[in-house]
Amino acid sequence: MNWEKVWLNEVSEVSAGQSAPKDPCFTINDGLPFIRAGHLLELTNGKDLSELPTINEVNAKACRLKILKKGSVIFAKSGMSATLNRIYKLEEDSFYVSHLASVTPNLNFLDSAYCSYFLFYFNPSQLIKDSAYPSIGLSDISKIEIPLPPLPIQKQIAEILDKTDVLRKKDLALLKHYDALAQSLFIDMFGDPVRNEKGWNNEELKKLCLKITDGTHFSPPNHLSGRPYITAKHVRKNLVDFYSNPTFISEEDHLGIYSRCNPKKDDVLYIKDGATTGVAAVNNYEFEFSMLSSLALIKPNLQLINEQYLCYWLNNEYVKENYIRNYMAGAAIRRFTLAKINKFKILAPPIALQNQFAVQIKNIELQKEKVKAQIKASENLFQALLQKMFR
DNA sequence: CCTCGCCCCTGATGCACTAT
DNA sequence: ATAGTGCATCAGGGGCGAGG
Repeated sequence: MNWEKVWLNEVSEVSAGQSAPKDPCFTINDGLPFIRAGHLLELTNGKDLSELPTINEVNAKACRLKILKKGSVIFAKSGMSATLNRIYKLEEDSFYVSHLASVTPNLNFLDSAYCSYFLFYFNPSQLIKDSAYPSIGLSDISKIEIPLPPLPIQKQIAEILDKTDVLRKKDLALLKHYDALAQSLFIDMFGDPVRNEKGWNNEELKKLCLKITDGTHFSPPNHLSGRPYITAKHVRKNLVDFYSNPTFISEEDHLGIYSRCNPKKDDVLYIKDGATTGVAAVNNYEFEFSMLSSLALIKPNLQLINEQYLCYWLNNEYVKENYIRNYMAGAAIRRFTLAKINKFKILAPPIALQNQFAVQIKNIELQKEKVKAQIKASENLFQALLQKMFR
């Protein structure tokens, strides 16, 4: 279908946010949401606008913040990869700041859902100027050519795309639900880890493990291929994710490192250095790899402790608050030492019960994999539809 | 007054040195 | 040789001021 194309600024108001002072006097549940570029990622990942900080009109005026009407579409105007090509349609009036561009459709000509889907298809980040400071000019945004079918047809197109998008959003919510389920399963089976009302044995981690050590302290040079090299950035809560940002070292370096620190499948990796300290994940990879010293390697004694149980224990917020935080060195620098990890106190329920927990966790993981596959499928469908509608 | 371009800061990461 | 620690580096979001 070849609809007439118009410039975006003929059917909408194109604008950008003001810069905001450092501390724009936020208020809780009073006033309108306040959106920064950094929030885009969260919003497009399913976070609700109502979960954002708010600011009331008086403070907003003092900060000279711009207000944006419901139905406007926002995206990042400068910055790098993460927030670019994140298109978000506002469901209520909000304040927003610099580094965000906004498109407020004139509803007599342009449907706002249609507009937001078109911008997603168009991908404004292609307008980035080739410079050391990637940014998009308002004039370039204004001159984006948007196909303009009659309003009823715009609405129809948006509705079709909505339907696939709703599926994707539901699946995203389902993923979150499974994570919550796993957490509550832990509490259900083992009780409150702090009160320990079931009276489990309280043991030092050292006594429950075969080996506790860390990765290499002599950072080897990176290579384009070779042996996988896993560092803190690969470890997320309950997940080791090597492939999203793979790094490699030479076979020779690997052998030197591996002779001391030999991670195997089902060992627990634990971040012990830096801002993300205190995140644990079970190693799911069959392949052999080397680690950096920002990670601890914990090999559980399977007669005494199950690796999934250990991982959920280490990641549990109450546990962190009440047990692990006591072991942290100074408040400023987040870091555990091996000596302290060895001395962590950990409740050790009967191993049979722990194993039962692990089986349930694996079932939940299996469900999550299915949902992830569904998400992938609906994303593909969504992309295909986008191409079909706008090409 | 609004935009654009230019740094500036902060948090994340991990290198490299020191201590045992 | 292994473990502990300080801090360099880097990415990228955010603030600011010159210029239109």
